Amino acid sequence: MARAKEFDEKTVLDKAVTLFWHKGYNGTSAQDLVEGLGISRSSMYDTFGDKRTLFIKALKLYEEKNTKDLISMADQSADPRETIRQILENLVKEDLNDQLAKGCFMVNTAIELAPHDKEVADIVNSNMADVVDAFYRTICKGQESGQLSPEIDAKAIARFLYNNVTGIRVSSRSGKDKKAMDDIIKVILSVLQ
Amino acid sequence: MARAKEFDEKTVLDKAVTLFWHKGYNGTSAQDLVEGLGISRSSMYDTFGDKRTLFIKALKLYEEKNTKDLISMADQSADPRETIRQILENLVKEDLNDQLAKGCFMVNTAIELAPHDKEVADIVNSNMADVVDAFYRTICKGQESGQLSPEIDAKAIARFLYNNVTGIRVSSRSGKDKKAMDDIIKVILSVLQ
DNA sequence: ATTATTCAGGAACGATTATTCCAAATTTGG
DNA sequence: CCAAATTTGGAATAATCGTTCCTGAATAAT
Repeated sequence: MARAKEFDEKTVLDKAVTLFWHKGYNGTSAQDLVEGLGISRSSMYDTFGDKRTLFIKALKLYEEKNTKDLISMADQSADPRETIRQILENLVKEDLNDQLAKGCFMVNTAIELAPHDKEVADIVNSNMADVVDAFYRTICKGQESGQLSPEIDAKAIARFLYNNVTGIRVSSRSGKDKKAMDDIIKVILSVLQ
Repeated sequence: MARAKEFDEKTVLDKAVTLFWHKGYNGTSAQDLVEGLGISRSSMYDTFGDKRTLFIKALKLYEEKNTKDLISMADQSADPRETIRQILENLVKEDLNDQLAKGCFMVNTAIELAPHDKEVADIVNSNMADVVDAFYRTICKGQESGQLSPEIDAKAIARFLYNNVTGIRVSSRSGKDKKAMDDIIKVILSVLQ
């Protein structure tokens, strides 16, 4: 039979996520990938196909990891308002700690590729829908438990929260201002009464 | 003496804005520019310098036009809450009408270049500061006239508004959903009491 | 030992990148 | 008419782009 694969696909794909996340699709060359993934050019093309295919696989892996994390944080909420605060503060903390200012891979991709690549746009939009749904469930739970007013429009607030997450993620690409982020979170949470 | 310039620099630069705005820096090739600007390669390099210099000139022109428009809208406010509504609804209307889904040139650039180009990041950040200041003045005016509560943190709300503008501009790159945008605006305005 | 598969490394591909340069044509004011 | 400046179009550059292919070594199961 044959020689076994020496590298772990998922591990290598993780490196691809970081590369594309940091520099974007057009900003990451095939040469960057070869050097960054730590495998040979031939292995790369054999294993992952062309650059666009690799990018989409990386984007889906990011979705599976990072978005699912955020969603499970939202879903295991006892106190919905506190959960939203934690999610937002966690976001800001990540952004402040990230020396590369990578922001959010989904947001970056929405900006760079979504208008020019329908398959990519579909991934971005389904990601958005999943996050909005998670926020929606959290709000509804808060309303059922009486922690949040039954008057508020749960779906509208879920969309509003997603909108602010996006905004925060954009800010983190151009600079770090913890005070500004704390201000923003304070106002966002004021809506959850 | 000499032959006069046949094309208007500002007019050509306007076309450069549209090109870079739509496809980004890396997505717009020198060939795209030659074809899109309608002048020859030689004239382009003679007049605007290299690609990066042209990009920065285009970005500054966008700032001068689009951002100044938004700021003057904010500053001529009799009713601050109504002014903010108009600004946000105008944003959404522009996004829905734009078949190219260009979003915001500043936001697009924040994502694509700001982490890798300090000069560009400075432009993006000063643009942000200007918009936040304009929102801040609007809020303060509303507090002075008694339309807005003196309790609210004007600076925090200004930052919050900017954050939401950014979020809306990202959404417009990956799809159009008027209902979602209306929901978001409704919640944003609920903060301005 | 043979056969099949995967690895790395690099050569090679044609296409495209950004940029420079040149020649010819055009326009302007002196 | 002359001289200066600016136009265009295209040729030319060197570099990089994404991708394919080849070689030779390594590894594994039959």
